Order: sequence, then structure tokens, then C-alpha cells
Amino acid sequence: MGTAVDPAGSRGRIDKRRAILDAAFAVFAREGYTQAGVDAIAAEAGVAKATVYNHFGDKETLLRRTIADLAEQALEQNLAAIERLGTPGDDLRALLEDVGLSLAHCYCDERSWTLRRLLIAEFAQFPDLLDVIWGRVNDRALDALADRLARLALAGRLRANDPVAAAEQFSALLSAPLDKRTRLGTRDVPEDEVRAVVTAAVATFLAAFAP
Amino acid sequence: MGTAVDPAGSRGRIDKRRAILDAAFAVFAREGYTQAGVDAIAAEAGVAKATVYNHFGDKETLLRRTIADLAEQALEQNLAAIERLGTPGDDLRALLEDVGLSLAHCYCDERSWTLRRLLIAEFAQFPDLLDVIWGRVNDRALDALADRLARLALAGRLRANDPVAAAEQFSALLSAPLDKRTRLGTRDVPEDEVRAVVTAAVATFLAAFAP
Amino acid sequence: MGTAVDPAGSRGRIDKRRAILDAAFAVFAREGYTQAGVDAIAAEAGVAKATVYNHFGDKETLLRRTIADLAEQALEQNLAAIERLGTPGDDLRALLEDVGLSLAHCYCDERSWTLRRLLIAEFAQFPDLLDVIWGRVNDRALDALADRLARLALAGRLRANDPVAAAEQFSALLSAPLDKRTRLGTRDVPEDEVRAVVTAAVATFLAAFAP
Amino acid sequence: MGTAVDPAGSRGRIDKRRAILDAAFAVFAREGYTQAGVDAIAAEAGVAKATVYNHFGDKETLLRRTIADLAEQALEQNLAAIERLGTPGDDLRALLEDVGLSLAHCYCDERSWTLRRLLIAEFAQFPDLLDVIWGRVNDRALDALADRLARLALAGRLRANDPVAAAEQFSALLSAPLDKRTRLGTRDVPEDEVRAVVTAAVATFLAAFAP
DNA sequence: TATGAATGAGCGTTCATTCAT
DNA sequence: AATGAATGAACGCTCATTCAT
Repeated sequence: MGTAVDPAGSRGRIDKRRAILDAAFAVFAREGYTQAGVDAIAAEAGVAKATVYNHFGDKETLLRRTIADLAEQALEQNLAAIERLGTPGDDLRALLEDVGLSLAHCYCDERSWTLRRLLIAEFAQFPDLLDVIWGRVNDRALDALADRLARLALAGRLRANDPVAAAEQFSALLSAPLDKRTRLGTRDVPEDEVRAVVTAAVATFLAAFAP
Repeated sequence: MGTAVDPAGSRGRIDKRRAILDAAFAVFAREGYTQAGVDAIAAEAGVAKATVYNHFGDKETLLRRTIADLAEQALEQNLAAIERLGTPGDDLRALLEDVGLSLAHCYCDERSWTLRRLLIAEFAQFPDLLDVIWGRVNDRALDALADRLARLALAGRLRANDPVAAAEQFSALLSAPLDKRTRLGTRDVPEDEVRAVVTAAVATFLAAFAP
Repeated sequence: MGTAVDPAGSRGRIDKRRAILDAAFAVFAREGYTQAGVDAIAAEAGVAKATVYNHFGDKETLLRRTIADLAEQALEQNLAAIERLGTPGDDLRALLEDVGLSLAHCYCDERSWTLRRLLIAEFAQFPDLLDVIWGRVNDRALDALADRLARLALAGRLRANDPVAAAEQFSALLSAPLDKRTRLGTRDVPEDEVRAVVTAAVATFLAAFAP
Repeated sequence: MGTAVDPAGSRGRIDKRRAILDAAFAVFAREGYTQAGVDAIAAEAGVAKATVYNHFGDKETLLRRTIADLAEQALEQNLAAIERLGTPGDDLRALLEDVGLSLAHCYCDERSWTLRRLLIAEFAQFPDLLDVIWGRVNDRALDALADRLARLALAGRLRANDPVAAAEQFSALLSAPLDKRTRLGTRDVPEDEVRAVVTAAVATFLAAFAP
């Protein structure tokens, strides 16, 4: 039974759906939700405007699916980076810097910035997005980080009575300086600078939480 | 007798301008720039739509003036708080916590959040806003903070070879946790919690930079 | 039977386009270009305002297409009348009167007057209309007339060394008196009066150009 | 009693009124009535917009006064030219050519063209203008011309049983070719060409009406 | 009288959405 | 399932006109 059957059959549908989601991401990222026209999204996806409506019903739903898409990917990447804290070697500083660098890259990713921009710009119109998305991504990633830090504390590698607060500060020392350095995601920052931010963040973090 | 003259003359102009700016702030904050209608702004200001255009020319200019207004106030408040670092007493920790609390209040202020929201939401459409506003506010406040920290270092009260980095981290330890706690400014945070964030921030900061 | 198929399919587009053009003619004629509202045109055509924009893009384009439409029809009618000068019989005066009467009717036609009114009223705003339309219609009709007169001269039926000048004067003797009689197209002129103008024009023309 | 009194007194009022009328002519000529803004007229006149309303009440009245102004001047010039037919010398052709040239210049005058453009463009909105102005100018000028031609006929210098028709045709042979040559007043025509038109008009006229 | 400010009605245009094919 | 055409509700902006000084 050859898998090559179905030339442009139900595969084409899925491809169109994917194309629309990608186009929506691109256009929303470029122009923002309100400014983006469904026309433009359809054009970028290479389909008719009505097809967008056949697949997603209305513009708001399209935004929600796009954001959910972005959030899922962002969470996945964050969790993958944080997980590595579960297998610490001898050099804790090096490990924290390694994980910190990964998190910094997650944070600076274009999709990650688009996600935050869309959320911040539109939560006045769709307040539930904040709870659903921010809760499912930021909070869960922070939770995972706190979990790992708690284990390290138990193992005597850190001195953190409040692992949630520690996670919060670790994250803060990474994200806020990157906000400034990337001018809210509008320009690329050379890798050296990212590394410097990470090194400084880990240094301060360890000064406060090393046993 | 005497002061009651000019019950609406020549003050009326200024008052209307002020009313429009305030209304613009309110409506932009509530609905975002693109979604906000000039109709709604005029209504909220209690003037005719055309009056808005007489004063500001077009919607974009109104946004720019509104943002400039917010930025000016935000900068002023931040600088006032930071200035207090110039007269340190014996208890550095207490001083840092005091200033940190003021900065936290600045950061949590509704106008401050609106400013950031508008910038983040609209910089795709008006890229220069980032440089003009973000540069004039965030960077200058950070500079002022770095200046004060440098003096403290010279006075032997801190150990900060790189005062800019120290300022960046002090600010990061305040703002990022508040982002999370206020859910991007969408809910009030009890004063205790703010204090806790400040205390933790100062603790970590001093752990890293106390001499 | 069989022709009743497609009661609104693919003809509907063309019909709507036609309806909009006709409505535009009517409203432009009634109110002039600037005064005419696209609302009114859409209403007169029985379509939504946006449909007008789907078909013509903007109001200016709608004016241009309307004018081009009128010009094409006017040129066609004029050329048809002039062509008859190519097959002269014995009675040249009768032929000239016949053709002159046709030209007079062309000139007095409502669409013809609207065309001139729109051109004269709007060429300040759209200067190219004069060249494009006036050139393609008036000049070509005058050329055709001059051609015919030249042939008649060659055949010895007229004495016209300068057929262009002769055509110009023939046309002048028709149009200018009709301008006055119809008060610039604002009132109908009884057929007798038109005939009188034509007779007088031909008389003067022949007095000057009969061999 | 010195006339030099009243420095900028009631004299200034009159000057402002004149300035507004001149500005109205200029702006109406340039942009047409509907398109012209009262703002623009006030600016061109160097007065405040409200001053225009103080003097003329509304835009329509301003148009009427402007048109009446133009019409009066046009009539005066036409009558002055026609009057010269009252004192014919020996050479009738030369006299007709001389008067014809004057009339041609009247016809080609910028103010004359503006008058016709405004009338043609706006008579749909203000139908009475046609009767009031066209009647008072064109008809009276044509009447005066017919009068002179009638006298010439009585004196045996012309053969015109119907002087009105003769006047109509004389005028037609001048105006219609000039319409074409000046492209409806949009370009200057060299004096030679005007003379050629006049010469040809007089030639045809005399061919038809010389005794 | 002359003005600067304010206004309300209206206009050209866009856009999310629906319908018939 | 996919499309092209059509729609109605807004929206940003303008303009003739009025009012208070």
C-alpha cells in the first residue's frame, strides 16, 4: 500500500491550513493584529480570503490559533533548556551559564518576541489570552525552573529557601537586560553581548544563592 | 473680585488641549491605538471630533503627543526617585529598598504601563517611537541610576566596577518580577507583595555588589 | 429554451458594472463630479458602496471610465454621421443639411452635453482628461469631417483649399448657435429651431465654399 | 476738507472686500467652486476665514458676487468692441476684422474663460445663474451686435434680412474655433493664429452676407 | 470689525464577513 | 473545499459655518 496516493487530497487541506497559520504569523508579526488585514494574510498564504474563513471562522480565532501555536513552541523550547539543569555536573556555574544562554536564545527568538508583542498589544481586547497563554507558558516554565533549583538546593548546591523567588530572579536577570539590549526585539544583538548578559546574570545569581 | 475674569477665555484652549490628551490616554489605554476611534476620544474629552484635528492634525500626531506626555511624566518620576540615592545615610540597604520601592511604584503606575503597551504594540507602525521615547526615558533613567551607583562605589559603599551593568541588574530585579506579579499591569498587586519583590531584589543586589 | 440559464451568473458582474457606469453618468450629470457622492451613485445603481470600489478602485477612476464611455459613444455617433458625406448624391445642400442635422442631434444629446460639462468643470483637477478625451473625440471627428470635405473639393463639389478650416467653420456654425439655443444644454429646443440652425449654417457654409 | 483722512478706516473695509473678491476669483478659477475651500480664499486674501463670512454671508453668495463681477467686466468689454461697428469707414472687411479681433481677445481673456467655466460647472447646482448671467451678458452682447449689423444692412453695406441670425453666426465663427485652438482656454494661442481665425471668420461671414 | 476656536454633518475609503457558485 | 463578488458598518479626515472675544 503506497503512501504516495492522495495527490493533493486531504494533504492539500492540511497544507493550506498550515500555510494560513504561517501567513498569519508573518502578517501579525509585521503589522500587529488590528492593523493586519485578512486580505493580506490570505494573499501571503496564497489562498482566497474566503478560504481563511472556511478554516478559522473569524479573525479572532485565527489570532488565537496563531498565538497558541507560538506559545506551544515557546514552552517546548524553554522546558527543553531548563530540563538540562536536572543533570548537573561538577561545575554549577558553567551549567547555569549554558542553560542561561539557551534561555536567552529562546527569549530573543523572533517567534517569542512576536508572541509577547501580540499578547501585550491585544490583551485589552481579549483579556483571557493573558491567563490562558501567559499562565500556560511563563508560569509553567518558571515552575519548571523553580523545581530544578529546588532539587539543586536539596542537593546542597544552592542556598535557596524560596526556589520560586530564585527562579524569578534568575529569569529577571536574563530577560530584562535583553529587553534593553534588543530594544524590545527590534534589533539583533551580537552573540558576545548575549553571553555577557548571561555571565553577569549567573554571577549575580550565584553571589546571592551559592551555598 | 478680579480673579473671576476670563471664565473660559484663553484658558479654554489649554483646557481643551489637556482634556483631549487625557481622553486620548484613557482611550488608547483601553483600546489600543488602532482600535481607538477619534470619535471616542473626542467624546471622552467632551469636544467635537474636528476640535481634536484642530489641535493635533491627525491621529498619529495625537498618539505621539500622548506618548511624549506619558514619557515625560515617567522620566520625571523615575529621576526623582533615583536622585534620592545621592544622599545616602548609614543604612544602605534601607536606602536601596526605599528607592527601589519608589521605582516599583513608578513601574506599576497605570500611565507607565500604558506607555509601554503603546510602544510595544505600535513600534511596528512607528519605528522611530522606540528610539525617541525609549531612548529618552529608559536609557536616561538607567544612566542616572548608574551615576548614583558609581558615586556609591567611589565612596566605598558598593563594589561595582561596572555601574551600568549594576544599574541594569537592579532595574531587572525590580521590573521583571513585577511584570509577572501584575500580569503585565492588568491587576493590582498588594503593597506587601511589592515590598517583598523590592526586599528580594535589594538582597540579591547587595549580595552581588556589597563591598 | 436554454437561454434562461445563468440568471445572474457571470452576467451579474457585467450588469453591475454597467449599472454603476450608468448611475455614475446620471449622478455626475445631475450634480457634477465633486458634488456627487459615491453613496448616491451606489444607491442609484442599486449596489453597495463597496461594490463601486471593487469595480473601479476610487472615485477618480470611476469618473475617468464614465467619461471614456461617453466619449466613445459620442465619437461613434459623430463618425457615423460624417461618414455619410462619403456618398454624395446630386443635391449637395440637402446632403449637408442632412449630415448637419445628425451632427446637431449628436451635439444636443444629453450624454454629449454631460461629457462637455464634466470636462470643462474638472479639467483643472485632472488636466490630462482634456488631451486624452478632447483630443480623441473632437479632433478626430473634425479630422474625419475635413477628410470628407477634401474629397468633395477634389470632386469639384466644393471650393475648399483648406479643408480643416472649412470643417472647423461648418462645425462652428452648428455648435455655437446650439449652445445659445439650448442654453448650454439646459433646455430642449424644438426640432424646427434645430433645423433652422442647420439650414442657416449650411447656407452660410455654401455661400463661402460652393464652387 | 481733506480726503486723506480715514487712514485705514472705511477704506480698509473696502480694500478687504476687494481682496476677498480677487482671491475668490483666483481660487475659483484655479480649483472650481466646489473644490475651492473658503480657507484657501481667506488665506489668499490675507484675512481670517470669519472675515469672509462677515462680508459675504456664505460661500454661494461669494460665488455669485464673483461671477457678477466677472460678467460685468466681460459685458463692458464686449459692448465696447461692438460699439465700434457704429462708425464704419469705407473698408467694411477691415472694420469687421478689427472688431472681430477685439471680440476674440475678449473671448480668450482669462476672466472670460473662468466665467464660462464656473457657469458651466455649477449651473446644475444654481440654475438661476444661467438666466441671470448668460442672459445679461451673452444675449445683450449678441443683441448689440445684431443692432449694429441691422444698421449696416439698412445702410446697404450688408445683406442681412435676419440680423440676429447674422450676429449669431459671426459670433459662432469666432468663438468655436477659438474653443478648439485654446483647448477650452487652457493654453495661450499665438496672436497670428487668432488673426487667422478672425480673417477666416470675416471672410466666410462676408461671403454669406456681403450685398 | 476682525479673528481664532469650535462644531456637526458629510465624504471617500477600508475591512471583516457572507453568499452563490 | 475553494473561490470571486458583494455587503454594511465603521473610520479618519475635511469643510462650511457659527460663536465668543
